Parts: sequence; structure tokens; C-alpha cells
Amino acid sequence: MDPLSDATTGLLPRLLQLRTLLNRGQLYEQAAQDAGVALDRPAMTILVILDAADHPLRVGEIATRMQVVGPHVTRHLNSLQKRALIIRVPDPEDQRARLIALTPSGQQMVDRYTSTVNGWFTAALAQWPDHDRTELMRLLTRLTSDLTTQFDALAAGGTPTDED
Amino acid sequence: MDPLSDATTGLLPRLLQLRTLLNRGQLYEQAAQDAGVALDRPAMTILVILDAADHPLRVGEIATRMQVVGPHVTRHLNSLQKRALIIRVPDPEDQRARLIALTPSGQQMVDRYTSTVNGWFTAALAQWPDHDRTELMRLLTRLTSDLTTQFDALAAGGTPTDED
DNA sequence: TATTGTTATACTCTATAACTATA
DNA sequence: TATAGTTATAGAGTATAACAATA
Repeated sequence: MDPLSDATTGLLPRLLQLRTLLNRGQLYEQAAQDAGVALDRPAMTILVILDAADHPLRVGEIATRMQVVGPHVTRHLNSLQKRALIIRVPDPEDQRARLIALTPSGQQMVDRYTSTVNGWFTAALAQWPDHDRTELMRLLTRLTSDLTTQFDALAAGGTPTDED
Repeated sequence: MDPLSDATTGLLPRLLQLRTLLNRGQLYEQAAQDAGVALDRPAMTILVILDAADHPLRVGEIATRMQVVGPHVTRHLNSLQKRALIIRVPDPEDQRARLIALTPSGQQMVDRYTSTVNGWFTAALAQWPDHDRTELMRLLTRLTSDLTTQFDALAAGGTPTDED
């Protein structure tokens, strides 16, 4: 067994544990409560994505970034729009598409949420040396990027009998 | 705004992206297919947990490690037992409890699965300098640990009006 | 009486299929 | 004919409630 395997053998359980931690409502529900927002998790995820993008996004683009399917996004957009947290404007470049933008109150809500969560992260990492924090960001970014590339390649080449 | 905030502001979107990556079936389904296993994700998670523990675990312990609730584990154990991938043995220390152990075929299945996934990780990180891989493991371990501590504290102190 | 686990039921999240409108 | 989005329906995953057995 080569040393590369040894170096990555521990990755799977670590990532599963991290996923578990992030997935279960705990984090989200606590943050939602502390921030005073009453929104389900996928809806808040949409707001966070719009906030991070810094400009309006198409429905399909939101779906891609969430790694979910279009109709799922539509459903949550409907309820977000009813609550006036987002608006749909026609895309000037393509009349079929819509651009989704945060309303001021949507922006306000996502700001409250993210600042709550960021406060927790800051507290959790308060004892870390600066260098470790910097490295974590860098390695996490590269890990996500490399895993995405790897999985995309696997998905593309996964069923060679099916390609046409 | 202090520098600590700046250093952790980017953590939320990064973790959300990683969660997205790990969550959506893609990874699991591809691995299950490549490894030739036909099992749903939570069932496989149970096998991975048992494998990582290296000794039989109680139902409650599995639930805790999965961050889910008891009945959810029971349901999957029933189907895993029907397929002879796990066995339930009475805990000698407490007749109420059961210890869940992998059968040889269960062990074989989880081995196939983990070696497939570890192979991907190894490939994805093949270009990384050794030092980065080591650091990733270390920082990921500490991150998970510190976040867990943080969230537990939040959950415990989250509703001070409720304490008694 | 408290705890371990099970059974039964309900809810949340996400996917697939069928459709509408524009390209 | 292909693409962006929506509506309607179905399925996977997880939680809550009620119960049985042992401590």
C-alpha cells in the first residue's frame, strides 16, 4: 500500500463527520433561532447563495450551486416571493429566463443569519493560530475544487456504455 | 470589524459548498455502483461507522455518531440484518442493550466501498504536496472537534429559560 | 422510575414526469 | 427542435409519539 493511500485513508470518516455536523438541523435551527428568522433550511440556503453571488442569479444557476434540480428551487422561490424576500425579474438577455434578486428585507434577513453563523465560527476558531485559519481556508477551497473536478470526471466517464 | 471575523467570514460558504458536494447522491451512488453494492446511503453509513469503530456498537451509539434519532437506526438495522450484513448480540453488561456487529459479508461490503472512495480521494489529492495533505487532516480534525464543542455549548445554553 | 430499543406514523427535502413559453 | 422555468406527483430520509423490556 503506497503512502498516498495512507495519507487519504482518514479523509472519508472525517468528511462524513463534518457532513453530519453541518447537515443535521442543529446548526441551522440554532442559527435561525438566534438570528430571529423563521425560514426552512433550503430557503435560507437560497438566500445565502444570492448574497454570496452579489448579483441576481437565474433559477438554473441557483439549482446548480445547490446541486439540486430546478423544480426544487422553484418551489422555495414561490414561498420566498410570497414573503417578499426575493423578486423575480425577467432576464433582459433571454425572455424565457428570470433573474432572482434579494429584496431589501431578504438582504436584511440573510445578513442577520450569516453574521450569527460567522460569529460562531469566529468563536470556535478563536484559539487557532492565524496561520492555521489561513491554511484551513486555502486547503478547504482546493479540496472542494479538486473533489468537484474528480466527481464530475467520474460521473462523465462512469457509464461508458451509455455515451453516445 | 476585527481581523478574526475577516478570517472566518469565508468559512460558511466553503462549508456549505462542501456539504452540498458530499450530500447529493452523486458521490455515494457512484461509489456504490463502482463497488458493486446495492444499499441505501444511511445503511452504508452505518456500516462505515461500525467499520471505523473497530468493535461492536450499541444502537444508541450509532445514532449519536450519525446525529440521528434511535428509530431511524433501528429501521436500517432491520434491513441490514435481513441481508445478513450485521448481527445483533445482547450486551453482556446490560440486557436491555444490543451490540451491533458487522458480519463477514458486511465487512467485505464496507471494505469494497471504502476502498473505492479512498481511491478517489487519493486520486483527487494526488497532486497535492505531502505537507498539504497532512495539514488538511490535522485542520479538518480540529475544525470538526471545535465546531462540535461550539454547537454543543450553544444547544445547551441556547434556551436558558428552559433549564431546570 | 429511568433507560434501551422497537414499532407506527408524519413531516421535510429532493427527484421525476408532464407542461408552458420563448429561443 | 431545444431550453428556462413551472406545476404536480412520488420517493428517500428523518423525526415524534407510543410502547415493551430491563435496570
